[in-house]
Amino acid sequence: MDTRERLIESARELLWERGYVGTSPKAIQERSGAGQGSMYHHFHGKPDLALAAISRSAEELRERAEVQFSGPGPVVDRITAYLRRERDVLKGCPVGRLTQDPDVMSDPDLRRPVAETFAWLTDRLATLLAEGRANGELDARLDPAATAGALVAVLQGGYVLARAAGSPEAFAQAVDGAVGLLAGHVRRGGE
Amino acid sequence: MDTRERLIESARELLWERGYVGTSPKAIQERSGAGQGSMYHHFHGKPDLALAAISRSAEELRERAEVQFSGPGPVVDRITAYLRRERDVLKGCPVGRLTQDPDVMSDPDLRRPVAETFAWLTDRLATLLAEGRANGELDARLDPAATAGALVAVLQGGYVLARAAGSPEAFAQAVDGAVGLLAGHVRRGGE
DNA sequence: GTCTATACCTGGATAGAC
DNA sequence: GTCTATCCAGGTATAGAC
Repeated sequence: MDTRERLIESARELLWERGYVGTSPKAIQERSGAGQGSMYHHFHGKPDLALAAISRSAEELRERAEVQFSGPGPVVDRITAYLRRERDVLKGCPVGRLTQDPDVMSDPDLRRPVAETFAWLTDRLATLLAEGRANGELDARLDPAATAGALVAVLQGGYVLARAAGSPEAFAQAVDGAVGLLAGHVRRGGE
Repeated sequence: MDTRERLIESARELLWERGYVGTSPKAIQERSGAGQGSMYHHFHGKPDLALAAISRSAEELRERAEVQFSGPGPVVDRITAYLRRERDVLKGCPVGRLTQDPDVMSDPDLRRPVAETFAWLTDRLATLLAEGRANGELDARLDPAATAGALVAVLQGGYVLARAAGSPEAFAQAVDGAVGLLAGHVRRGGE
């Protein structure tokens, strides 16, 4: 991995752990093993490097989600698999945590990947839910867009609860609750 | 409002807007109109003042929630009223946002009010759901604790989605989804 | 209780040598 | 491409006068 790459990866980790305000160029340099001049050679400054790091985190989130979404089986199973997928729960969501950072949200460039990620995720889930409704897996009364929003919110909120409790268990419980609520709308064998 | 009080209120606002790392003693002093010496007379330092501010935000959250929880009517209506209560959506949750702050979570004193608030909230909702199940309002298959976790998570995650989208609409949609999912488990007239 | 002065460290960046 | 020197603002706190 070359220097530029190590800078991006280190920035990604620090942004995840400490957010934008809590991450200093010096900290990024130390973690990556790059010097001062090296960082400013590859990037114009903190916002520029942060943009590269955030974009990559956003991209990765989408790729990982798509693995579950486009898998085999009934849509309800795919959605459940996505919800229950293994996660670094106590670290939180690398993209979602950025919404709490005023310096990220007030910069249109830094904000865009965050906004696009959640727009895509909610939309993708809504499409799957609509599909499930169309093929009879799901109750016709379920609103795909609203339900998708609720599911994404459960994950994001689950991270908050787990971090507050200091235990991944709180996340798992919230997901269990969501799966349980969804189960009431699943049609079994021509109901 | 005396100086001490103004310091706490200013710290509360700034913690809400910018988090712990993003809030400097100087900024608190400027917003409150108190001088340097004045702040250090009333509080030992930033963590001490933050503890007073966080404790108050936690207390207020509980009081406001309890208004809906202990109101009149069926428990499902009370829970729905709580979920749909008017909120400063784009500002986010003053307590939940602190879970993203490593300096808060690594300090046991600052962390305690955050942990206690969500433990209380989830527990309170679970009690209400159990009550609804016992009196026949809700499907007996619903797990009160897990469902409570999901509902609290929807709110916390709803804030994240709304901030990402830059619009309160995303929060409303997630809540709609949760209410819709819950509706499938409500028993109507001896079902 | 509140003020000003002072101290020391870190944040974020530029300049120019190698 | 990378290094070191340097810069100025801001963060956080203490000391002592009023």
